[in-house]
Amino acid sequence: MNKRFQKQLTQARRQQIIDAAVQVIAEQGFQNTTIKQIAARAEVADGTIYNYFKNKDDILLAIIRQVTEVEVRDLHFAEAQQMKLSDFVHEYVAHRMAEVDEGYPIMKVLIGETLANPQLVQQVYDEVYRPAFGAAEHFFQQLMAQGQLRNGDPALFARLFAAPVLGLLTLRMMGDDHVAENWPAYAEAVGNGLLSMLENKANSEK
Amino acid sequence: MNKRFQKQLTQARRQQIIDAAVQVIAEQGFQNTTIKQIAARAEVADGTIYNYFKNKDDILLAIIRQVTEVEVRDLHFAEAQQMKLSDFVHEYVAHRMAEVDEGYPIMKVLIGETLANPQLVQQVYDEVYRPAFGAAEHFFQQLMAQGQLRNGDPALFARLFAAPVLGLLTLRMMGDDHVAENWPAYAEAVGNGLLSMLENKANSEK
Amino acid sequence: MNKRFQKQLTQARRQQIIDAAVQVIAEQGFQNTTIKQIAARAEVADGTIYNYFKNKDDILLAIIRQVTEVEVRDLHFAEAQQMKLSDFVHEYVAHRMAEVDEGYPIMKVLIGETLANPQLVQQVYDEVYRPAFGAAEHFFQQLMAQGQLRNGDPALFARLFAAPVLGLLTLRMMGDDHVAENWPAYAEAVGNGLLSMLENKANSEK
Amino acid sequence: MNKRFQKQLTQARRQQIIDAAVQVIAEQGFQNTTIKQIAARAEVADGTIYNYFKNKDDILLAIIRQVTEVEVRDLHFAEAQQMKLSDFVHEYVAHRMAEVDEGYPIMKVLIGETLANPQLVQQVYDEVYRPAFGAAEHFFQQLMAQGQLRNGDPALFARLFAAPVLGLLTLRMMGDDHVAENWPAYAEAVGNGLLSMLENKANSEK
DNA sequence: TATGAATGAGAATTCATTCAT
DNA sequence: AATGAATGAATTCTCATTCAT
Repeated sequence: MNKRFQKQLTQARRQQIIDAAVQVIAEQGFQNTTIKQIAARAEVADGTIYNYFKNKDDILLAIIRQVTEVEVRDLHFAEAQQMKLSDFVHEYVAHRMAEVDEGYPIMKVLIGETLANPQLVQQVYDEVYRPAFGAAEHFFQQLMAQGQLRNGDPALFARLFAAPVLGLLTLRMMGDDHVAENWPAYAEAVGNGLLSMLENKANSEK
Repeated sequence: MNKRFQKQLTQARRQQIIDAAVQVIAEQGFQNTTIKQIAARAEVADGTIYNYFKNKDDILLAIIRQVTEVEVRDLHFAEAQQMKLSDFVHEYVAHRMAEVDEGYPIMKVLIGETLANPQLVQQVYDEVYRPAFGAAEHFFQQLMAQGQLRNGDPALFARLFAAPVLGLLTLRMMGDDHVAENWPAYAEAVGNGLLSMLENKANSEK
Repeated sequence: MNKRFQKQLTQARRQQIIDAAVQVIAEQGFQNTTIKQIAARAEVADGTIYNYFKNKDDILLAIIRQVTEVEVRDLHFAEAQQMKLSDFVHEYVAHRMAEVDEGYPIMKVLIGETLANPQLVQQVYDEVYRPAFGAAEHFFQQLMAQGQLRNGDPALFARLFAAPVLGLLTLRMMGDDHVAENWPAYAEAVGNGLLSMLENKANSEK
Repeated sequence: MNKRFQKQLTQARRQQIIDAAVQVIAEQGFQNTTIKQIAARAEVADGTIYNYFKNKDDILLAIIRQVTEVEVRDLHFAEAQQMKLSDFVHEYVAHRMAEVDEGYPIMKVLIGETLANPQLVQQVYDEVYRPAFGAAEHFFQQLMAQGQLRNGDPALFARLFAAPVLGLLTLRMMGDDHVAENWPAYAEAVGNGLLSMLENKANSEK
């Protein structure tokens, strides 16, 4: 049987279209990108797109899901590795930075498109942010139990943790040169700020 | 001469259209809003819009400029009032919170639309963020000169200051209930974090 | 005020589009007719169509409504004129024949489209046939009260009355030459059949 | 040689596709039915359809031909059985009734699709109605020769005979509840009407 | 023969913008 | 200046048909 092979081919073609879409959408934004352009970049016919995606929005969702997977996987990885808080902070900030610079220029569009599209917000939040925060909260609870993190609401910590990075990313995405050019300084400042805010002082003083 | 009067009339009509556009765009997003809808809300004919704005994008820019003016004006006000750093932090966070809740639901759309539209980013950054950061930097230099702010790069401080608030706002806009429902706790935590990061310890220790 | 004038212009333009649509649809069927073709025949731009009709189906409904109006109006006219049954039968058959030959080649498409389109059937029946049968039943009740029509269910009579004409029209529409070429003979046969079936024998025997 | 066997297989597969098509088309109408749906129902691949039918329209024609065959076969059967006119009328009306209720919901679509599609009318009339009327005329001539049917144009009789049934069927197909719910009454009325119109009075009086 | 992924022409519909009045 | 009907380019999506395997 070559059903498995078929499935691989299908997956490959799907990924080929997603990759093309990421490129074009990152360049022009989602709404300004036409199916024709995505198809051209993927080197398939327009109609072929619709053999793999229900409609244009479905492509956006597929991209979002792909980005999310990485995000949540990272958090689970950190948890599984029993990472120290300080190491995790360092890792997390560095990783997100890399995404913007190289890996995921698409993120700018995803965040923007989501905010701009009231009908999309709920769906994206549910599929991306909720699971990510859920994983983060779980990880923070573990750290709290270990005494690494000061006691408090893990949900609040998770969001306080994400906020400055998200904010800096946003500024970065908007083309703020100062943030871009001095990222190490920002990363350090934010990392220190987060650590001083979240660390269990009692513990660290010992 | 009634040229002055004419100009006032023109300004009033222009503002009438902007106000209508803000309403409709805040409800539906920019791309989903038609000129027809804006014209209907403003109670003018479709064609009339084009006597006051070059095209649809021009309306968005006008809105953005208007919002910015307020932002920059606030910063200048803080500077003119010789506000203390701690008061300013409190004011700033409270103010941005109010914007999301009541005053400027349009901000969500503006941020989103901007990020989603790569061609718009540069323009908006130059017209909105650059002047705002410029004013903030100026204000921070003043505070530094007064010894309220620890010595350092005022540009970096300005962005570090804006980042967590911008991040929390983004989460808020995406419908994160925890942020929305515990805003005072977030405001306090962020405020404290910013103060401990920016305050001139030497000064405060005296 | 020229509001009235405006309204007339709008009505005229709407009718112009309907007329064009009737022509093209009668030639090709509804599903095979494109908006582009209708627009071209009406000598307007494609988009103009949508200033007067919500969508393509809406054009079909407008046509159907127009045809119906005539039908129901005829029935009310017959009733108002206190027509004799035999005169009415003659008039009715002759009239419907004329419709097929000259006035309403569109009817063929309307009937066909309706039957072929399960979603359209209910709507068309409600808007066209129900009122027509309602008027017919009312007229027949009047005739019954006058003793011209034998006693019975007026609803049944109305449908028995319409059936052979509708059937012959269908054959005619399908291009049956014998029906087309011998219409007078058919008309007489059907008329006699209907009269012998519906007439109050007691009355006519007197 | 297994050529005969091959041919049987081919025929069976063809019929399998026709049966599937009848089901799906009866449910949704012809134009709303896709080759994909027919293929899925027939449990074959899309492309396979094209080994048995030239194109989509060809499937419709095949269905029409099949229905016709039954029709004409019935007429020949009646002729062969030397049916009495009154029995035939009864049989015919009952049979057509059953078709609508249970056996051939596809007929509604066929009639509708045909009328809606001017290019199809000629072909269908030639393939379906002409042979059917031919057979009917032949049968009626036989009845005439036997003195059961009054003298006259058998072509006219054939169509006069079909018209009211066709008309009632059309009303029934359009969802007329009164016709549907009182079918026996209609059947009897139409039967009686037809008999009184066609019977050889001289003969029956004897 | 059977498959079903790929194709791409073609359709309905939208809407920013124009321009005659 | 104001109007709003007309425009038509542009877009998403469908689906009959083909063809390499």
